[in-house]
Amino acid sequence: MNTDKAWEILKKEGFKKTDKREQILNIFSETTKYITARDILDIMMVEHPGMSYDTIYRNLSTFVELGILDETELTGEKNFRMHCEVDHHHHHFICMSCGNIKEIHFCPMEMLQNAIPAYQIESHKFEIYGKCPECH
Amino acid sequence: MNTDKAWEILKKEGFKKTDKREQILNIFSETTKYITARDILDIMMVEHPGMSYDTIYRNLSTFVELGILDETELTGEKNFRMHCEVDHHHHHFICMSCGNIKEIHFCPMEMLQNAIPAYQIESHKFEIYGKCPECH
DNA sequence: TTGTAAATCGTAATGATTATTAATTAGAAT
DNA sequence: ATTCTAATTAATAATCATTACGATTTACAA
Repeated sequence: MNTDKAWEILKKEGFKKTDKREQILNIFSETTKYITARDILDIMMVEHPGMSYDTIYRNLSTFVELGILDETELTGEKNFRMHCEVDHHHHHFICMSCGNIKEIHFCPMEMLQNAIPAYQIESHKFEIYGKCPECH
Repeated sequence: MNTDKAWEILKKEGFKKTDKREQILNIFSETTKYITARDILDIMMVEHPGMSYDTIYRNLSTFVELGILDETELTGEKNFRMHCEVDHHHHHFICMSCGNIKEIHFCPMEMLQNAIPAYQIESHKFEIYGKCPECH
């Protein structure tokens, strides 16, 4: 996976190309897992000991707003994952041991299109948690 | 809604009947919303100014473990809701304005029973977010 | 090359949650 | 009813993720 789509979005929205952003995006492009802000920090600290918390969190939230990253809450922490390369809506099985994910190409909202017309639906979450074949 | 079922569970598991637990359960029995630990604190502080954070959090987590409360993360905070009176599995539409919920009597897992046999499923989450008829 | 808004650094603040220890209390046993 | 004991609570303080802020640096357009 590469980061072209992400840069395309960033450029279009007027964000600058910086080392830190590049590294963060590279980390995401090299994994299929959901990872935490802390994970990013740990990895980046190796090359940039003077890394600022602010830089990580600010960029992660920018990326989420722009649809570059997916965000979810697992065990009390926010977890992120590359999303912008995705070209079709889907959900995830998330392994609680290793963090790996499996895409689930089924969306329950299809079944509920007209089930609650009086309610204004803004978003939804469908996630399955457990252990992947390698972990159990 | 009453709290009998909750006390039944607590007693069976050897937990004692205390004022604080009773008040917490009463608060939940009187609302259908998901509320935060902070909400509970604010309400209880009126009658018990010397209320301890610990008491709230410890009891909430006990209640969740025993299946008395439902827990979910909304806007970065844990939210809780009475669950033990529920006699059938279901999901929720949650109003992001007023916090009220609507039960959704449809579970996507039924469709996925045998979809990913190699994966050990431990739990799942399906929630719909938006605005209820009163709020939009 | 230079000007300027954007981004980052370094650090501190915040806010929710968890931990600690001493005092209190519910419920069982006497 | 009284005593005993383990569970529970109070009153902090600590922790952890996240956010905020002033000072400095940097990307990039003119």
